[in-house]
Amino acid sequence: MDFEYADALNQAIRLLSLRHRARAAALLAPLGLHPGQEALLLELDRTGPMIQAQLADALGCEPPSVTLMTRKLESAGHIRRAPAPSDKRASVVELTDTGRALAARVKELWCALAEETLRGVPAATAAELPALLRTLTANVDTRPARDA
Amino acid sequence: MDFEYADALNQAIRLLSLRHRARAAALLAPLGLHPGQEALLLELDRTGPMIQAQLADALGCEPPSVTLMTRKLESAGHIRRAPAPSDKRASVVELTDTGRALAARVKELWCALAEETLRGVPAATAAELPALLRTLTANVDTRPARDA
DNA sequence: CCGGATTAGTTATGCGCATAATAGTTATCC
DNA sequence: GGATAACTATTATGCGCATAACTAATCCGG
Repeated sequence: MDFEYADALNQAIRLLSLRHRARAAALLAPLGLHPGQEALLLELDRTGPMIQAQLADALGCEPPSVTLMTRKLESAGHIRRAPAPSDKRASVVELTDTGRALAARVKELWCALAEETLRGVPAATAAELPALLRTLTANVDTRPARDA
Repeated sequence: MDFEYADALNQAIRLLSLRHRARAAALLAPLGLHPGQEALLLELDRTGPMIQAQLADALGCEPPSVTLMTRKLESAGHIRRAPAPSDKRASVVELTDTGRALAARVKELWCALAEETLRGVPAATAAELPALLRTLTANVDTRPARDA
């Protein structure tokens, strides 16, 4: 494959990551959130209480990252952690009331961010974009696939 | 805008970032490089010696990040830093011979990564992908635009 | 039932990114 | 030309991510 094209693609992915994250950071800052934390809140809002290991899987990051993020979100009062009744190793994480309220606000920002991101992109292209990106992601994903 | 779609898009971008970077990390590790550093080497290989401020602009990151990355790459012997003759504030960064050799190997990996990323994607879609991603990036870019 | 393998979570450490604050240099404008 | 503004680079700090090493609990085969 042509290096010019390969570099254009890889660099485009890298820069999109940086800028999209930076924009998300700017939008989330007024809520006192850092990018990455919103994903945790949204996942809890979507799925309900869950184990940290499930969270790590859903967020696509490793357990140590979840440990630190949950600790900070707990300190901020947005989530609550309780020992799992049936497994003394695990701890179930769930949203607090303020966490749920925060998730609602994140949802609005998320819609605004998506609109902003897609400015000038044809509707047909936009409609296929999430699936296309997921294809690319699956192509470079070395994790054990999860079925859901 | 529909939250379902917005979340699908934002999450797809976030996950592509994570996985693409992780895959890049796995490919670069044998070379002793961490993801992000390859961009610096490739930029120097493409453009030649340049000032750190120019590097920060080209890489799309902030000067403090460049300071740390150049320090590590210099310790590894891949780049060289020298005071700029005409400006006592600036320091010019350039590739060493081993750095140039490393950049050549990164180019090969970069081609392989792009091929891997595009597996199963129609050629027509792939051809338009970099431009599409750059459009999305520009849409969320809050930096002062650079002309090049 | 017991001992090895798996699993959940944490700690320690390191990297790339960010922002804020600072020192030294250069440019600009009275 | 001298004060002021703008720029280059650095340090300090913090966050999200990673891997490696460790503890504690659960599971499972003999």
